[in-house]
Amino acid sequence: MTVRVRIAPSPTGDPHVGTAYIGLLNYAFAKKHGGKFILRIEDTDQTRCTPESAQAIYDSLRWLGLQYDEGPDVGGAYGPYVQSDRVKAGIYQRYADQLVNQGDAYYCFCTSRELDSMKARQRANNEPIMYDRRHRGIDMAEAKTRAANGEPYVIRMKTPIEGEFVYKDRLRKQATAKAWKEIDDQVLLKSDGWPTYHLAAVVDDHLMGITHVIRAEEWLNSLPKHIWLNEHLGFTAPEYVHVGLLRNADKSKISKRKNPTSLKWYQSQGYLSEALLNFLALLGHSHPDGIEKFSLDEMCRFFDLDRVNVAGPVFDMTKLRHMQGQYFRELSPERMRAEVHKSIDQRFNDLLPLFKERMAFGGDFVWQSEPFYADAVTHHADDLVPKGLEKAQSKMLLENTQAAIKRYIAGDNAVWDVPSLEALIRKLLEDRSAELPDATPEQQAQAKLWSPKNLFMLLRVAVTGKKESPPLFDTMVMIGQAKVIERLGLAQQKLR
RNA sequence: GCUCCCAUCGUCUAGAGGCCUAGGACACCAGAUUUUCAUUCUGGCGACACGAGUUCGAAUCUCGUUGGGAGUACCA
Repeated sequence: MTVRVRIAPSPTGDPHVGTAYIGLLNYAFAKKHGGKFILRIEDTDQTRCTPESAQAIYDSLRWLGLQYDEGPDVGGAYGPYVQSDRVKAGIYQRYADQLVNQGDAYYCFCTSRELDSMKARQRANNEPIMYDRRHRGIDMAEAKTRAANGEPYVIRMKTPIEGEFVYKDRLRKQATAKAWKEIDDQVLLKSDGWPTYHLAAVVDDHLMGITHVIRAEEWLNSLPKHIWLNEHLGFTAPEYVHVGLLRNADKSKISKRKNPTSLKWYQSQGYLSEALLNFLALLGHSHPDGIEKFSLDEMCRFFDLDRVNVAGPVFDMTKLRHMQGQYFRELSPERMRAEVHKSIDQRFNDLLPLFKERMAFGGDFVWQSEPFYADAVTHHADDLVPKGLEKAQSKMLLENTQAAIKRYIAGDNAVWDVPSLEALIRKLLEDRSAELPDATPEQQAQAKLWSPKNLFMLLRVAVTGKKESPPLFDTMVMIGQAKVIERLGLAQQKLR
């Protein structure tokens, strides 16, 4: 039997580091056994999937060197490899109908409102939250008539009500056992006629000759449904293997709030794909001789699925960084040169538009952009005190602004771009300069300090060390939040 | 709430009943090299979650407790 494994990401958002992780495991397993590694795009959620995102997956996998033998943009004998194309071919509908005709699935006419109130009631009673199977016994002829009359419906699987589901995962000591009655009558075909993940994945894995499904443990709970589907569709089920989920430092499932998860991000930051891959390879798996640095090819030779850990490893950026350094310093002079060049170019391209209007010579860029490259800036105390202000007043303005920026960054969904920053600063000005009806003369005087004229110049000098610069907010964005905060602090020290 | 999964240094891991006073890597600390920094080298700190049981012997097997995670969608 030829090993055939797949990864089946959904093209929503940026390509995910978890996809790379599971991809690596599958790739290594396939290569180790002389099998095939396949990419399938699961875009059955019409509301969330985009073609750009699918393209980004192809690009990222190629960047990593996880080249698939079969897939949407490389073809293969089991295509199409994009589920939306397979929907159009009527593949899933056919199998859903088969189950209905066998009496293993049924039409359900519940509205989302109905389902919501069902859930609310169950939650209130501390009952398991699941579909109450109210349409399970629906008369087939009646159901078909209603459907034919245009009433929206879904197709649900008729899971057993008695007995137990038992499955032994090769990575787990004990078999998984679960009472069938706790397993939901899962929707297989949505009211838009498209399949859910469960139907689509099982059907495609069968049709594509997949022998082993190596996936993250978030799928473990739906395993009974998948095995059941295989059985009732008359398929020989692939072997399912569930590996641990990548985690944040707090052990929760890795998320972009707490970790960079976008493969595009790693690429743009200059991470070497070899380093990222090697780092990923060390999570949940290890070289039998304890070697920690190895190439993808080497990994494919020693990889052993039975040695994979099931506990979810914490994704530790610090160790990745170390690995990156190891690989980077070993780069050939040509490649190192190229990598450095890439970084310089990137920064340069971002910066150039800001200076476009204020240059007469190419050389102007060199001195004007200096604060954007420098680690720190030197402030002249005189420049930090706008005309008509006292030193202490300058300092107060800086302190308040720095605090406001810090608060903003600490909040959720803080975006560091020009509109947000401008909104933040303008709001600050507005709030502070607002005339209070019962303000004392001192308070009113304080409020007057908060003018754009005063604050903008002050910030410009604090952030760049110079009195002239590109537009303030563009400047702050490009210099970056960490340095902006640091320089605001340095300026305050200068005013002591 | 309900169901399932998991449990060795802060983190990634080695460890399949005696080779374990638990090994390696990252991080951290100290020292050496380096004009400085980085690199490199040396040393140090540091864990079998807890409690029973099985056994001559348990990190390794069993049970319980605790802790953590995931799932609970007409998302994947």
